[in-house]
Amino acid sequence: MPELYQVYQKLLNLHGPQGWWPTGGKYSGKTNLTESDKVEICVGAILAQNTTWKNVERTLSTLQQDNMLSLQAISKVSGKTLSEMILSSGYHNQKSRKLQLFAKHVLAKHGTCSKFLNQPSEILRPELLSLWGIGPETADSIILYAAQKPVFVIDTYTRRIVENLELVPPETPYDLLQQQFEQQLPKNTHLFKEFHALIVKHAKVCCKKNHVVGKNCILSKTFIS
DNA sequence: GGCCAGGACACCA
DNA sequence: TGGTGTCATGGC
Repeated sequence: MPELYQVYQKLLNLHGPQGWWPTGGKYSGKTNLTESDKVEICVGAILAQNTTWKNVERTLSTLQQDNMLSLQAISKVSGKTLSEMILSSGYHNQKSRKLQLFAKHVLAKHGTCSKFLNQPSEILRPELLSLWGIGPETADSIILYAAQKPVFVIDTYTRRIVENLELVPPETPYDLLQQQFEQQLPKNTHLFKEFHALIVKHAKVCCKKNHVVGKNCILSKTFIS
């Protein structure tokens, strides 16, 4: 996929810098994240599973107001209470359990989110994947945006766009797709963050489910030619 | 009222 | 091991 960098540049020209982690550009350009920032990104990554970001923002705001955005608070509160607090993100019963398992694991094994995330991604990724409720996309979102290490996040939109462009065969496995991105692009955390954000931004505008390119989609096969 | 959203896991043949 | 079902609220 030698065209991937071209795709990145075209999307950047089209939409401009996105400045994710996406809570209103809060972390835009910010590289020295606090412990609290990192917890918020991890919680957001879990809450965002199969859910619109608007719903996640609402939930994060609720958790923030109630001083619940810490590993200690999440691990101490009852599952039922936490579940009610994250209702608007959907799948609240499952996500409540996921958040508590994550918080308890990090506290017990590492003490802080920062220490946990400070591990090399070769150790961090399998450790994240070993936790119930954290799959490849959630793990990689946490590694890229909270740990700020260069792994490429493959989400529904990323897959949809590269399939639209016919850069990969349909149903290419996650790890292979990720490998393609990481081999074709400079291994740069900022670039990976921006490219992923730009893909989401662009796909929301013009790409429908089932890989149908919307009529106004610039990101078609002719896009990179 | 149906479709879809920045997934992940359980279950079954 | 691959296909299917389940989890669930909220916007359009």
